[in-house]
Amino acid sequence: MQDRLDVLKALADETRLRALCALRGGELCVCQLIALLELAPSTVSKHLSILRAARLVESRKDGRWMYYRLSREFRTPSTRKLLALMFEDFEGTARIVEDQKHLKAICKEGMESVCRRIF
Amino acid sequence: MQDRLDVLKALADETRLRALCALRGGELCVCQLIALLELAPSTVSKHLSILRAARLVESRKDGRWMYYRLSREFRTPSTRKLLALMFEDFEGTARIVEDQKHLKAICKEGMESVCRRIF
DNA sequence: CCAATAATTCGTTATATGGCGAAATATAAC
DNA sequence: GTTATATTTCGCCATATAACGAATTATTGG
Repeated sequence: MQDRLDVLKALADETRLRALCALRGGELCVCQLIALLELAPSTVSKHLSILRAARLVESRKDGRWMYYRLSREFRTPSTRKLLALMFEDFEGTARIVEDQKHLKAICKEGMESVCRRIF
Repeated sequence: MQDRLDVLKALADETRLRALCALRGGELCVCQLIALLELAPSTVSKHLSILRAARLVESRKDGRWMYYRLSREFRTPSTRKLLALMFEDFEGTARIVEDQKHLKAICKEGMESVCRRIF
C-alpha cells in the first residue's frame, strides 16, 4: 500500500511531473534538469530522490555527472500504464510544451556551458 | 494543468483512495463513509469535498442524507482510465480488503443504526 | 596533494495538508 | 415552531512538504 501511495505522491507535484515528462526523450544530466526547472540544485536533487524512491526513475553516474532516466522496471506492472496515462494527459499543457522547447535549447547548448551558467 | 494536478493530489492520500474504492460498489451515504473510515465527520466531509473539486465524485442530496458516488463524467477522458488503473493496483492491498469486509457489515447494519452509533 | 566542479545532504523557513471540535446550515420529526 | 439529526464550514493545531543556502561528498584536472 505505502509503495503504491509513494508513487502517487511522487506524481502529485508539478515540478516532478515536469521532470518526468522531460525524461521521456531519454536520460538527462542533473544540471540539465536544474536549467530546465529553474530551481536550486538542492531542490532538484531532492525531487529526483523522491522520484527514485518511488522507482519512477533510475540514475547512473558518469564521472562528475549524474544521469537520470525513466525506470525500466517499475514497482508494479500497472505503473508503466499509469505513467503512459500521465504523459498522455499532460503533454498538451502549456507548461510541458514550453519545457519541450526550453529543453531542446538546453541540449543544444551543451552540458559544460549549462553547468558554468548554473553554478 | 492545475485541473489535472488536482486530480493527482486528490488521489495521493490513503483516506481518499479508500473512499474511492468503497464507492466502486455504488453510492454511499456520508455516514457510511464516516463509519468505514473511522474519522471525524468534519474530516470525512473535507476529503469528500476535495474529491468532488477534482470531479472524481459527485453527490446528491436525499432529505437529511447526502449520497456520494463515482463521477460519470470526468474532467479529462483519461481520468476514467486512471481511476481504473488505481483500482486495479490497490484492490489487492490489505487495507482495501479489510475495508470491503467492513463496508459489507456497515451496509447490512442499516443507515439509521450507523448514524446513531456515530453521532 | 590541492583546487575546482557536480551533486547530495543537512538545517532552516514558509506554506500546505490532515486531523479535530465547535459552530453553522439544512432538513425531518414532533 | 421548536427540537433532533446529518452534513458542512470554520478555526485551530500538529505534521508534512517544498524551497533555499551552507556544508559535505565524490570526482576531475592541475
